[in-house]
Amino acid sequence: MKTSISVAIVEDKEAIRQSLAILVDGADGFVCRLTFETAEDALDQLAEEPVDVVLMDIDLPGMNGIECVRQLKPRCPQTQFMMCTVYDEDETVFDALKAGATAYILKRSPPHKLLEAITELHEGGAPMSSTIARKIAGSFHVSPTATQELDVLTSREREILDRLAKGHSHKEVANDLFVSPTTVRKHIFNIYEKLQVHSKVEAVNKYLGRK
Amino acid sequence: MKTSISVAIVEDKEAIRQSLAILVDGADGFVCRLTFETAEDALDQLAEEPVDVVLMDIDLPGMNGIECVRQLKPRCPQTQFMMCTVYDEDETVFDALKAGATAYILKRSPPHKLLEAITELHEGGAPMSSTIARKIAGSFHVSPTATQELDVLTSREREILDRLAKGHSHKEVANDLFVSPTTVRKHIFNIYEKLQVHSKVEAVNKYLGRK
DNA sequence: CCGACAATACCGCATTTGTATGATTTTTAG
DNA sequence: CTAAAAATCATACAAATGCGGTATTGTCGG
Repeated sequence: MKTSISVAIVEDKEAIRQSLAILVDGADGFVCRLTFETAEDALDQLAEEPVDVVLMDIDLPGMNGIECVRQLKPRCPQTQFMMCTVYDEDETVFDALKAGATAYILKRSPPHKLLEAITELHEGGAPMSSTIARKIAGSFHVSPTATQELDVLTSREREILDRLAKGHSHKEVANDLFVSPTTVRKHIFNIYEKLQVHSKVEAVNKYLGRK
Repeated sequence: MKTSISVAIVEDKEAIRQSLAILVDGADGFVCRLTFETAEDALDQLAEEPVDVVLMDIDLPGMNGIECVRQLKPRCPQTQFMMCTVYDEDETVFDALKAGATAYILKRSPPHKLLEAITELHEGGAPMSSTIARKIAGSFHVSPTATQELDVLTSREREILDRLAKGHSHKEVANDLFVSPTTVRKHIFNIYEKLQVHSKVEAVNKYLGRK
């Protein structure tokens, strides 16, 4: 038989923490190893005794769950973090993902869904509610006007813009491409006109699709 | 009773196209409205007769499925696009998402999974295979060193850096924050020292966590 | 062949920016 | 309270940049 998935729970509300622990520990193939009331407590111990999966509440007194993940993830990279929240609208999803969380589910998920999610997370997936998933997928969407704008650039101009994006100066680009600095400046000037911007940072932002 | 989910299929291989069509059309609550052999054909008609969900093969002769989505999505924004592929390793996922696709599944998925995915997509989700989901979640992950570097900045410095990231000049930032331009320059200089960079673009790149 | 466009290059000017030094005032932390 | 850190401002200079005009060469489609 396979070894159980070891789980830790970080949740300030006594009742929820208890019921989560009982749910996980009672299910076949899972074992609830540790529970914590605060992020600070979790930080101390989880680094010492890593588990497979951590269920992390976001709204915690003191340090919040996202910050906790940010600090814990580098110290136990093999542990997977699942954020648990009551909101599914929030921008916090992205912060959580940046911090190193891999899953993001709603507290109101039915018990069997929660267990499924833990399993999926442990097996290499990234379970999240459908609205969250949609939000994430949508965040990649590049507005057609953005890519269209780049289409007006010539390949040479794109080449130069790409180097500007890396933080190179006129001179460096010129040396890189074996052309005169004035040529590069002319190109950049043309790029600005086409993209309707007036500085490197603005041009690079458009190029990289940042707003 | 609810109206069925209308589906279109874009797939060059006859056999696959047929069996997909039969699967979808045969299932309760789905109707396969259109099928296409090439991206070009789909482009012509789908703009006229939008459907709820399009199953889009990526490897197509001529225009590929991603480019097809890119052109089609702006013209029928209410339509959801589900990419179908044999690979799940590829970087093409990100291109597909950027182009406007919302789901990304493997061709080898069992029939009932496919129908489930169509339903989920239509109801506001973003179904994708677990390895894909993991890859996407991971793409958000900011390396701890990157955030650590930003930690050495004071809140004022971050405030200024944030405005530089938007393409503002020294003067604009100064006006924004009601301080003298020389102060802003001093701050920027300090930022450069702390981040070990020598230009706006480099600083902004570090700030926004891209190399 | 011709016109449009891309790539190359130069000159020049005003402004912005990067760097350096120094100083004063607030805020913060021990 | 006191020392350290942060925020403020000034002055100065050289380099980089943004903006404008002009010109030559090569390529490509009509």
